This record gives sequence, C-alpha cells and structure tokens, in this order.
Amino acid sequence: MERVDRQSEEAVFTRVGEFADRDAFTAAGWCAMERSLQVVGTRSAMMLVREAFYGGRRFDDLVRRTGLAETVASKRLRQLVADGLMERTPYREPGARTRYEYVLTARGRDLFPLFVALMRWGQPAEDGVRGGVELTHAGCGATLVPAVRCEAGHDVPIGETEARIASR
Amino acid sequence: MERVDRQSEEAVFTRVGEFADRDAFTAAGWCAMERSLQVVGTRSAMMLVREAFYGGRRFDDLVRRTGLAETVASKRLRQLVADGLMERTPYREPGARTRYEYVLTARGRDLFPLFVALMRWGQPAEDGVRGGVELTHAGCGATLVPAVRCEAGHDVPIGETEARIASR
DNA sequence: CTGTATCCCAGCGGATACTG
DNA sequence: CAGTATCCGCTGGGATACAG
Repeated sequence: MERVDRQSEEAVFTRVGEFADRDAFTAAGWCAMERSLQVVGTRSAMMLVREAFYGGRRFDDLVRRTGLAETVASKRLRQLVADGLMERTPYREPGARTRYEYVLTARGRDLFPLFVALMRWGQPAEDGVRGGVELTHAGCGATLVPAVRCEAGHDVPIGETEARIASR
Repeated sequence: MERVDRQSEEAVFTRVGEFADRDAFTAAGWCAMERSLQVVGTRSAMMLVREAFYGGRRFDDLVRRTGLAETVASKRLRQLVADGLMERTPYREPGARTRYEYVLTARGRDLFPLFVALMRWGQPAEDGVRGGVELTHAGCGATLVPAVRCEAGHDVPIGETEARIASR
C-alpha cells in the first residue's frame, strides 16, 4: 500500500503553505468551528433548535418534545436567547393570559444547513432503525441532503477545496 | 404584532400531522441528530476531524494543531477509530521505522458538509476577527458555503421543508 | 403553565508523570 | 515520536422541590 496513492484517494483539503502561522490562531481558539461549538456544541442546544425548526414555541412543548429536564431547558433557552439564536416574546391568545414563546431569529435559522447535515449523517441509507423523523422537500417529496457550494455557485467536491489563512 | 404573520415569516418546517407518535421515538433517543452528536458532539472529536481534513495524519501533528492535551487526543482518536470515522494504519518511510497514521474513512469524509456548516456559521460576514482559516473553492477562489438540496436535485429553502414520520 | 433553586452524578478536558 | 495511567476541576444534564 503506497502512501501517495492513499493521499490522493482520500482527497483532503489542499493546504496552502505549511500552515506555519496558523498554529498561533488555532491555539488561541480563533477557529470559526470552535466558536460555533461553544454556542451549539451541546446536545440540549441542538435539540431545542430542532424543536424550534419543527415549530415548537412554548416552553412546555419544547421540554416535552426534547425530553430534556426542565431545568436544563430553562438554562439553555436563556443562553440561546442571550446568544441571539432565539427570541423570547410575549403573546396573547384571545381570552387567555399572556404567555411567552421562543422563536428562532435569523441567526438561529441560519443553522438550517447544519441541522440537515447532522440529521443526514446520523441516518445512513442502509440504517435499519425504524421510525424517526425524515426531512423532505415539500411537493417533490425527496429526502433532504446537505451540500457544499462556493459563493460563485459551483458545487464543490471535497477534492477541490483549499484551506488558507485569511489575511484580514 | 400578529402571531400568524410571524409564523409564516419564520418559515419553519411544515409539520405533517401533530407528531403525536413522534414523541415516543424522540424520547427513546431515536433521533438521527442525537446519534450524530453522540459521535461527533464533542469539541475534541470535531477538532481532530478538522485537522484530518487539513491533512494531518501523525499523532504528534494532530495534538499540536488541535491544541488538545495528549491524553484527550489519545482517547478521542481511539473512539473515532472504533466509531469508524478514522483508520489507524502503519506506514513506513524509506529508512525510517514504522509509524502509524490516522486517516479519515469514507464515513469520516461524509462529515464534509457538517464541517463546512460549522465553519461558516461561526464566521459571520461582518465578523471583525482577524486571521483564521478560510475555506475556498480551488481555482475559483470563492468561499465555501453550506447548502441544502433534495435527492431530486432541487435547492430547498427552509420554507419548503416537510418533516414527517418515516414509516419503515 | 412557565419556569427557578438546589443538589448530584457522569463525562469532557487538562496536568503531570511515565513507557516503548 | 507515540502514546498510556492517574488524578482533578469544570460543565452538562437529571431529580426533586418550589414559585408566580
């Protein structure tokens, strides 16, 4: 087994330069991925976002559908609001007292591709697990799949990817 | 502020039925998202996957570039190998002794859209953070962005999404 | 119904020291 | 260079009890 063959076969990102100066950034926690994980890297956060995508709004519903303990849901929701992913707003149905609902902000809805990627990766095609939720394209009915594009609109396979130090 | 207006404005998933029978599945942990999080839901796992995408193979490099403690990296790598995301294989450079390298399996490379989604979400356009790694389309040079499609090839905006109980 | 306060446990991640 | 063993603090998450 030749090493060079496997290198090309794996098709990892092309590394520009030796990333010598990258280590400093990475060590300081200046990786965009790590910042994401600090906000949505917990199970409870993503479960609450999931239910928000499914249309859950009231605290009680979110707790029941996620299966989280109330105390965990409470703390995490407060955090999600503080981080700008959700908004807690009062509303009032006719004849009922004021209640609060949690809704995703634009920043929260931006998690859509991340959510689809997580759902898809956790459910391989040949998986024999029965039940569960399937995400589909309304009308067309086909299953959702995550994809990667560039801002110019091209589809980008993993082998055509470059990672470089952003010089801003 | 009307509630109905905000509902449509938010454009969450369309819920088919009342998800009455979904609760049982969710409670039992049969959510694809949760299964994903059990494998790659930790900071160390995603950081190691990140470095593997960047081309890191040797234990020493992975430790240095992630900034993880050796013990954490060791345990997590073993877990990633057990979970089928990475492979630990011996190789031998001419004149040197046998070493081991960690490479992503196909299952690990399937994390590509998830990785891009995490990187992108953590780096908003107006972000003033200097430096960091930017992922681009080789040749074209444009920044990578995560997208959602259906298996029929259509782009799927968040408003055209349905969530339903998979009846398998 | 919508939370909060308190206590507790398990798991993640780091520090240190040690092996082949 | 490539790990492992041990210890230890912090946080995520659950259970229970309580409040507006």
